[in-house]
Amino acid sequence: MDELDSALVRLLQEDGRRSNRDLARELGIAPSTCLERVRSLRARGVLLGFRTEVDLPSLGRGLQAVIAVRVRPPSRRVIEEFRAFVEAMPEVLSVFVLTGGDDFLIHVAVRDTEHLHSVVLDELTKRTELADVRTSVVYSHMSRKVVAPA
Amino acid sequence: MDELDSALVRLLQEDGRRSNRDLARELGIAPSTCLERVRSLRARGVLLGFRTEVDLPSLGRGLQAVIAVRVRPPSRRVIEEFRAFVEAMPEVLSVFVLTGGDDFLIHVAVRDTEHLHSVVLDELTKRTELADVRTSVVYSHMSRKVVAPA
DNA sequence: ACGGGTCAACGAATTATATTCGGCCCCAGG
DNA sequence: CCTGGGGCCGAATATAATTCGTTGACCCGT
Repeated sequence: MDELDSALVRLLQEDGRRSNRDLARELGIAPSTCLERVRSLRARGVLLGFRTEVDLPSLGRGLQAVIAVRVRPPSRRVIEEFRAFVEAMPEVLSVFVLTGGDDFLIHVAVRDTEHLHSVVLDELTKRTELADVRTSVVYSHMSRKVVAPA
Repeated sequence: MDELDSALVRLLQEDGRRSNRDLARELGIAPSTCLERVRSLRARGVLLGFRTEVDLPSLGRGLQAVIAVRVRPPSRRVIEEFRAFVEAMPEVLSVFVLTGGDDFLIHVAVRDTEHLHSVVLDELTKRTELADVRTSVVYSHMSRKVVAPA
């Protein structure tokens, strides 16, 4: 992880489709060198994959919410089963398994408030291990790039 | 948004670098057609961009946490200023602005518990508008693809 | 039913990019 | 001082992206 790797990680986070030539030009190195660097980063597991970011409203999922959940008992088995259940729900964007007050944070994208209501009341509350649910609507959500060291 | 667009959205979420030829072959259409479809999805704002997913432990940020924050007073001005402050912190991965019990959820990636402690106690608590903080360590975190309709 | 117009898709030709590979340079170890 | 390894380079080659003229399907008005 020298400053070249670090710069590549930064540039690729901004635009994962930037051409190898482009990257090489910006960094002042040969395309072949750049290619080898990127390959190495992938092989070392630093770069995990290339994802495409989609516009949720365009897909009819313009409302986001975060659902905090506690399960009972908070045993490994119960937590794993609940997690698997939640991850299979199509409305779910991501799931955090936490220490502390809540066991889960579930980030969902839904069509509208009715849809949200249905997800919480029809889907989640099916689960008997569910002890507590608090739903918060997301006003705005932003993501930052990760700055690579060295 | 016909089923071709939908399939493209799905495939590109899985691998944003999949070659146009590859996509076309899988969908049974000509490369030129596929290219035009992807361009259209970008132009219509359905596809927002191509990001590279990085491995946080590889970058020395192996510990994740979610920090729930309330600010006082919860006015637009206070919330906007706090948000701008938080988004500028390098440890921050994403910020949710919420309705309900908490005003913010801050997802951070840090080196270790000491680093986390420092972020919360040295950085966040600098802010006088901060009324309440609850930190939860993330055991695991998973993201799902968005399924496109039609 | 017919004719015209529009639009998306096609595929060959062109342009641009990725990838390979032999050689060179620098540095560390002997 | 000699030597080996590693990283980088750039020309050559393979693959892919992109353009564009053409074609056929569909829709609409007559």
